[in-house]
Amino acid sequence: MDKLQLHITISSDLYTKDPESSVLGQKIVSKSIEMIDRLGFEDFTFKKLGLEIGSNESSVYRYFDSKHALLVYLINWYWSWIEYRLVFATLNVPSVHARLTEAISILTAEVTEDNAFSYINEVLLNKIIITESSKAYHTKAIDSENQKGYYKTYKRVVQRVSDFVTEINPRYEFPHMLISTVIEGAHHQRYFSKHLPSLTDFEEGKNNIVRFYTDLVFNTLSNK
Amino acid sequence: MDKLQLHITISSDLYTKDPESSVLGQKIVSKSIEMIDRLGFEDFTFKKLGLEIGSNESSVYRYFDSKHALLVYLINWYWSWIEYRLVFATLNVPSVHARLTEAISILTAEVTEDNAFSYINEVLLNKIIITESSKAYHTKAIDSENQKGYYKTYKRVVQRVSDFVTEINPRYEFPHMLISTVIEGAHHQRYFSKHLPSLTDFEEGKNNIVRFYTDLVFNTLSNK
DNA sequence: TAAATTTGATAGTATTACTATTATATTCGC
DNA sequence: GCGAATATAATAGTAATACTATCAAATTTA
Repeated sequence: MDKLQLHITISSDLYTKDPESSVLGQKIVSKSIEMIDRLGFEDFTFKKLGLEIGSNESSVYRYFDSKHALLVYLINWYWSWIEYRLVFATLNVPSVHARLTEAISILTAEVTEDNAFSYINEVLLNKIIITESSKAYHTKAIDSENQKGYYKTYKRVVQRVSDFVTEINPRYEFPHMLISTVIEGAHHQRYFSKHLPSLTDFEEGKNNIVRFYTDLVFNTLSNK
Repeated sequence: MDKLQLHITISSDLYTKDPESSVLGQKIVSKSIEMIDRLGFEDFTFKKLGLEIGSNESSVYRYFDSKHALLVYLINWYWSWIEYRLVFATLNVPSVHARLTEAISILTAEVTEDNAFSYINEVLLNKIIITESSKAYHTKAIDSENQKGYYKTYKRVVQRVSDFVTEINPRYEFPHMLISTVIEGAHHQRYFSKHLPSLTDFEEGKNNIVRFYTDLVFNTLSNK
């Protein structure tokens, strides 16, 4: 990946003022990632954020209408980044099998390397997605927010990978269920491995989560 | 199931005063299920609950330390109920294959029938589990709460069904991941089918979610 | 350099998630 | 049936949250 030129564009419906357009905006995004990871979404507030970046609560509100809106922004940034990696990693791969393998790996592996070029720490952002993202869409406002496009990046990623599934087995009935199960499942397994390990069969360094989901998908597609 | 005699016991660590021990306690549990479903967990408060049951906020606090504690109680009640149904449905079934099929169905099917004998509406409780339960364990306090036994009922259910998996295929490496993926996955699919349908391949009346997860498990266990 | 824009500071609001205290019912043992 | 114990209700209070509104100060831009 060309680290110096990657640029992720986020739909203007997802912020009030574009955080990429100013140093303050970038500090808001950057520091909020670190703070949400550290404090958890519930204990994170714009007031505390303002304090830590030497700015003011009211200034933060000029970029994001609410902390919920900020979380939705981060989620979309994450999935845009995943989509970029997905496209890049499968671009010149002729075998669909190899493309799907690569995609599953990107969707299920832990993010361990931060791309220092950006003001966004992808390692922490991945942790936030695992721990906090379900709070964004398990909301009474889900339907109206979905209509406004809040979840389109995520849906696009699922569609892309589901297309590989259909290419491999056009008769398979449940490509979207399969891929959304893999994505959400892998996030749960990462979380469980740290906090409720008896719900997993995680073993350090054995790549079990990626292996489990890769096998699951290919067994399902080849069998029967 | 014998509707008149089923009684579910909840560990006394999960409440301050046993809500089963009084009419007020039962009203608290009963009404909170209805209100959490209706308002969502965020907008549900003990004050509103007190109003609707003609009681007082301070009285509710005598039963549960916090609304988080109440949610954890409901989750444990749900998994105890599922465990009961699981045990009952597989008790005299000699074939492991049939036992696992039955278990997957109990874990992934929608709950549509309320057992009128109880003050707990299982249909609504199932909806709460689907929509709100991830908020209970995606918390900074997860580790200390896990130590206190807050999630043991859920873990026991996963263990029980994982045991069927191991009985069928003792060499299979990931029985716990498989079952926790099925449980969490099915809940996601139910939620997505109503709110983000492009992430699923749900079709009304075709039992796709149960079929999908049943096939997933048996393909995985039979193959290779 | 003046005008426009951005940011900061302060204040204020309704609500939340509780705790504490006291009064009033209700239940229980005798 | 009465007094004591217990359960519930009512009220008040607190610190924090998730904002909104206003205005002044700083910075950028034309």
